[in-house]
Amino acid sequence: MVTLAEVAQHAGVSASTVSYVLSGKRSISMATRERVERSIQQLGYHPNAGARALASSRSNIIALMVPLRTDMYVPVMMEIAIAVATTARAHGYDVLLLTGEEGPAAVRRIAGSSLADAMILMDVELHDERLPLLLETERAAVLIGLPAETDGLTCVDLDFEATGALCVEHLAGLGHREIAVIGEAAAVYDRHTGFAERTMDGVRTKAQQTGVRVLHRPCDGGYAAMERTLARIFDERPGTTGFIVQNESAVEPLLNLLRQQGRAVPEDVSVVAICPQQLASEASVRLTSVAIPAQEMGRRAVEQVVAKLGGRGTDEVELLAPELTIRASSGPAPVR
Amino acid sequence: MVTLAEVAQHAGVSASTVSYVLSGKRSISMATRERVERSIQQLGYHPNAGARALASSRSNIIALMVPLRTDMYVPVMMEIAIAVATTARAHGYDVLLLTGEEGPAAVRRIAGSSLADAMILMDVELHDERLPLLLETERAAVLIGLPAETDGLTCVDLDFEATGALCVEHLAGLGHREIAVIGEAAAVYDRHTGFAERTMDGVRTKAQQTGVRVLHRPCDGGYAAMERTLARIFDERPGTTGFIVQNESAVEPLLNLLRQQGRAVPEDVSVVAICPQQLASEASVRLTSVAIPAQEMGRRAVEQVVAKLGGRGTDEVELLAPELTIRASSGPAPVR
DNA sequence: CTGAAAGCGCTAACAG
DNA sequence: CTGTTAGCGCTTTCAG
Repeated sequence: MVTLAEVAQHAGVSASTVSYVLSGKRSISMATRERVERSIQQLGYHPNAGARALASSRSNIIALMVPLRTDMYVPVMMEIAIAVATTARAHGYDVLLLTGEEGPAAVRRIAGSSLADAMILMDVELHDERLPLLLETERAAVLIGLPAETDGLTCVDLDFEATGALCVEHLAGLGHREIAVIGEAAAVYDRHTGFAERTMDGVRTKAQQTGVRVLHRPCDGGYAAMERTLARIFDERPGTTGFIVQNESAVEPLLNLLRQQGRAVPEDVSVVAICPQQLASEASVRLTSVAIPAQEMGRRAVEQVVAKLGGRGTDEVELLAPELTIRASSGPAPVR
Repeated sequence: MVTLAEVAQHAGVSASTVSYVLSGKRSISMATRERVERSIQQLGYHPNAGARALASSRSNIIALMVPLRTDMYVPVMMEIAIAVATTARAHGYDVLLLTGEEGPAAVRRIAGSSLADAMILMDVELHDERLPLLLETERAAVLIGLPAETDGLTCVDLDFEATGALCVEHLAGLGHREIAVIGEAAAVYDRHTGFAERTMDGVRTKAQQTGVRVLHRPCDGGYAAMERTLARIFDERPGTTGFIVQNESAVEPLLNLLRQQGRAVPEDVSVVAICPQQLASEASVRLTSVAIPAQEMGRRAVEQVVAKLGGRGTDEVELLAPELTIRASSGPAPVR
């Protein structure tokens, strides 16, 4: 292990000079800087993370709490996590991966031990147990998702309310008058995850404005569940011509079943999905969709966190505007 | 920030005593132990991670390098990552999330800075650039995946060779004489990711033994790619009755296209998948499959790493035995 | 069974 | 522009 002292000696300067060359926190003459840098290279020096953290009380680590559950669409989580990790690196931070398993205790542990300078929480529930602790700790934090009460919190999320409205608007504009929303698994609603409910708020409001009738059905993944759900929908509302799907693992089952039942997409029924762009364009019917901007969310969360750590804090809710891309799954409502 | 010194004072003992209460590295009288523990509770003390790392030269952090690419099946990666994180916590370690982005440099950085005590590498290529560095650093490390040269390395992986053989054996046993393997995207093979090639080794060997003809075609995800691939296969080998699919995003397209072409599964063609259990059981046809034991792989990797850190090192290759589960997608070859 | 004290490697005043 | 020095909070000998 090469130490800073050894570098200093090798370069014929004091330890502090080496430190300042590294941090750039005071001006160094061209000559010594170069000498020091050469020594660093030659000796293969890397500053010791623990020592640095102790002395500066900054670990340059951001903790990321990902949900443990598997009933959410995993690729989105992963995409966010990767975006967080790469963006963090670009700002000189490493990312500590925490699973929801430890629950609120993790917040205490990380904050208490100064292991991380800041935290990013994913999969935030409306009344999340971790939030009170987070507010106590005084550590920089950003939520990906939106809880019921956002006072003193910084949040980043897709504007799901606008998303729901946008989907209804699109279908209504095409003349659809009866719409069914196929939602996440019931457990997601029970847990009061914000985004699912917010989407429905937007859907209902816009439906009222446009005079569209809406039916909302949670749905588990897989074919069996989808089959039951679909049967119920057409039972209760035979005139349904528009679908909004907010459940990645229901997309393909839905399309398959509609096909089996002889309902052509988009001639007989239109489908609008709320899902990652890739899924929408690779489905068996290229789906009109509102994309979930996973990368953007991860990136913005880190940028917010970094801003806070730099003192340029903003306790704000940042909602990303939804964008609807029209593909092959939506068209004019059939004339009856 | 409560410090150990404050706890010591509060409990009326020396700092070292508190430290030893925490580490259990020497015997403490019942009385003082309780007093100290009470003080820790009351003051809400958490040991400072940086100080601890500095003094003990152990960070209690395991670095996990996940691939940046998105052409691999993401849920498996995520499942491994989560298993790693939870298993690590159970052993008192936290997990640092590194993306492939930094490449080999990350190995140097982490090892050099003593940020992590050990590393787990995922998505190892046959001739991985990170391996030479890893061998130099003398840090504990475990690979998830199998490179060409495993000397001095500890690896955990599914036995893909046995997996390939097992799939062929199953189909051959059902009387299939012409088999097609639908593989990962061509890029995966170009990169010489070990598992894909090893699967084919097993497939070819067993095919030879059982007198089965094999055709291997890489395939990108999505319907368009699958359609081309399938057309080519039936062009070249019209008698193909068995499929082995090792590409999660090709599974559903394959099933759909076979259906469209009027080929019944499993009456006309049998399909065996190599994929996560969940995907197999939720597909539009319940798939006979060899499961990818993601959790088990993550768990074993951590256990190996922890063993190494504890001095009970084992430079070994641990291959998990494949298990084939028969579901509804495979059956006797049709009589011609 | 418990204390005292010497660092671990680095940062950041404080001096010049 | 550079050096000296006092810690950061903890672990771990060395004494007792």
